Amino acid sequence: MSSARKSPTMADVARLAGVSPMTVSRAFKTDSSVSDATRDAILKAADDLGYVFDSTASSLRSQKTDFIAVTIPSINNANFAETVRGLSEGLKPRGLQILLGYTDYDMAEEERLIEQFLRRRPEAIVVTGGRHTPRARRMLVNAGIPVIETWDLPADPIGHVVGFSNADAVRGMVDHFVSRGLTRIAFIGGDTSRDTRGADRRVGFVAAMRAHGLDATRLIAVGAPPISMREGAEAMGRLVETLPDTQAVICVSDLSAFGALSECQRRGLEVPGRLWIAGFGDYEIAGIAVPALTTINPFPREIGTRTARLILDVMDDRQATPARIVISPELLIRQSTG
Amino acid sequence: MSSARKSPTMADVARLAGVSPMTVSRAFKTDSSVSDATRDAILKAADDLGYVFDSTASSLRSQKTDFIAVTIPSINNANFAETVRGLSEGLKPRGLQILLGYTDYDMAEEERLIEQFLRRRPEAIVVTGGRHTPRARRMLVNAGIPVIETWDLPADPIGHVVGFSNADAVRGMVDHFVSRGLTRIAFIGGDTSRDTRGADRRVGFVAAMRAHGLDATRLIAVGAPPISMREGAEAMGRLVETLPDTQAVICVSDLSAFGALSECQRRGLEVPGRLWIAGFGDYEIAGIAVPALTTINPFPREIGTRTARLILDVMDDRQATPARIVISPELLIRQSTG
DNA sequence: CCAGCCGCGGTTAACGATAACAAATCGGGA
DNA sequence: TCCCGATTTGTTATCGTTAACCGCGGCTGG
Repeated sequence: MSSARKSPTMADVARLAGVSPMTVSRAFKTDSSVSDATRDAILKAADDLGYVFDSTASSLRSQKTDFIAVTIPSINNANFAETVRGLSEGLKPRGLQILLGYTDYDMAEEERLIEQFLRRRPEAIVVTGGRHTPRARRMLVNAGIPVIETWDLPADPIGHVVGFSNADAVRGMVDHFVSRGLTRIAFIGGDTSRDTRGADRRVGFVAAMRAHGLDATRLIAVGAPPISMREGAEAMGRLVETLPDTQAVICVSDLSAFGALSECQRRGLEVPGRLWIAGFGDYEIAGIAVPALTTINPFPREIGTRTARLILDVMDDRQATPARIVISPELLIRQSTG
Repeated sequence: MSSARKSPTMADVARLAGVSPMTVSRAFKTDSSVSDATRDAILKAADDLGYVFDSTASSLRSQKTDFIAVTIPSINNANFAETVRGLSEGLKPRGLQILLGYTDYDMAEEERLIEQFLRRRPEAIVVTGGRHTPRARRMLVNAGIPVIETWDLPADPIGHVVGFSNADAVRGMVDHFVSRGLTRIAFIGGDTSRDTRGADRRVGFVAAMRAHGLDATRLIAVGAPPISMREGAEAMGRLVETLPDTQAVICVSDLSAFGALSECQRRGLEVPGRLWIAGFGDYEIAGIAVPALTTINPFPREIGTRTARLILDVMDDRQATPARIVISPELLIRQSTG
């Protein structure tokens, strides 16, 4: 497949180009001072040898890895993917590379990932959510690099925050339903608190219902978060069987909401005629489903771009104190609710 | 946020524990020979100091980074995400970490990513698809590490292959439709060849139609790949207006197929009564949609797990020659087609 | 009773780049 | 012509870990 002899180093390139290794090093940096003739000769020599720059050695000596560590709950989620895209886009121009890991909504796994990542000496670390194991939190506090918690507004943040209130967002949706005259409203979500954002949404639902003096016990919990379309369908089945007079359902995500909608279609229950359904996240399916699903857009991409900008600001000393950037989710009323 | 003094090294831990740095190094490896008492003392000292292992230095000296580089076309795609999950799961037990990048279906971006990744000296590199820029291909050939092309069966592979024939898979679907008596079949896909797998699927469609002596010109191309639900809907609108006698539609993915289905619902066209619709990929939505969508499962997770196993086999010298692992996609007939 | 081996730990140098400092070269104005 | 500052290039030492090798003591088996 290729020659097995070990790959050439800057010293080899330097020898061939007739310069010192330091000059080769300079030729590979865009800013430094090397004459055009020398640089051309060096790049030619490097090309002839098939030289590939060694970032590991560079990182060790310069104490700069150009890594930004990022942990998300799931790699298979369009919203978190959008945040990563926003991050990536904002960091790429500076040559920063994302070290991405997913936790499967498991704090122990998050702890493992954070430890593994910190060993790579990233320039900053971005985590999803504000709840961590005590050891994970300690590691982040002591990491000596910028820490950004996202997708949440932790009461006691570690460092920077770029997020929104999941509870408030759902509260806004409940308020809207109540203002339209509904009272028997249910919530569909997962059955554990693994997904802390999902749990916060339920908390927001319960608080809002109570604030209106309404029954906040129509809670359907099904499966381990993140709950899927299938589980949304299952939950809807259970709901119409146990609480058939329910007027509206708020689902923890658009995916479960679509599952719920599909179950209604299978059972011949008209949406929104017989029942309203709303989701969370403004996934593409929410806009395409028939009827289109009412949902909440938390601007996941903006979370990423704002986080990226924040990281650059901190690295360039434009931001010294911990930032708290609050995103305002948008309630999108569509055909599935009235 | 934390003390700014520079972080402790193995030398500091060694001093505190009263041993040599080499012994500290050994204490951090699971296999090496250190007495339990010494190891405990070292780990205690490390903990007291807040020592964090430096993988960068370790990588440089040992010439082992424990990185596996992986490029996928899109991070926002459940199928590629599944492949990454399979990979990750298979590599984690060995302490291998994935360096993930996405190309946005752009070969120039893939080249940029590959170059950036190779500088990090990964133990192996996994790429999606078999088409690359000449320079990217050259870099991979000369990288001196295992190269695995996935999700495709390149005619002239660089190294190892774990994939399937996109063309053959679609051919199987066309054969099924024809066997059920349909003749006027259309294909919905993107309008460029950026998505080489999508292009291969269209090739398979055309070849199969011609093999049956049928009209293979009902091709709707809409938008830049990967085409979304919205674009699937748009394509379907165009199809029913220009070729209203079409009996069945094969879409390049389940997402566009669902978009097409939703457009039929909006227009009051019965599926499958008036028109059959099929997709590709067996995304969750295909099974949940009403009617459920006929599709093809290419076993994306298995592509990941098989690739991971292959990498371990090569690293352990159990596999010397380039492997060609062929996955057999499964045709899933559902309600959307008869 | 001693050769040989094993378990455990130390010493030295090196991985490949670059920070920090020093020196050589060049061009232009006094 | 000469000197000064800017530009270009070289020298030395180092980032933090570990490969390779060596030494010491204790135990085992012939």
